[in-house]
Amino acid sequence: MKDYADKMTPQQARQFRDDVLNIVGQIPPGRVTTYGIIAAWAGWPSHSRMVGRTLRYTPGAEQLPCHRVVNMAGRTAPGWSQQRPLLQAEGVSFKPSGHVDMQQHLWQPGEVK
DNA sequence: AGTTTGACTGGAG
DNA sequence: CCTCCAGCCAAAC
Repeated sequence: MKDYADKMTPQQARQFRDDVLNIVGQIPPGRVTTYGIIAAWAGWPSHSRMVGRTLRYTPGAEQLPCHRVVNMAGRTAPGWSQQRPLLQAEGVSFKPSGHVDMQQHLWQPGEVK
């Protein structure tokens, strides 16, 4: 008896991808959110890595504000040096450590503007 | 069908 | 603050 959700069915994977892209598109300028939060909101709490995979390999993600997605530590994506400047241009402040000041800019889906 | 690979996370050193 | 490690899980090899 399967008591845990099986691996995503193709449709669930499709749904997950759509939800992720939809959520990312809603992040307000000057705010950031994390992979884990997005995954949880999409219904798959432990799929943070999948969120990253989606943003990196899905064509069309470039038109979304995916630069507003950082990890829990407030660190920007590896191999993408442009992310920090993009955020700073929107007013996102970085700590001396090079991390985003999450306490000040973290945004969560559904949050009232 | 088994192994490796990450735009992750949380904890340890 | 840094790196390393274990757990994580779909996708790519």
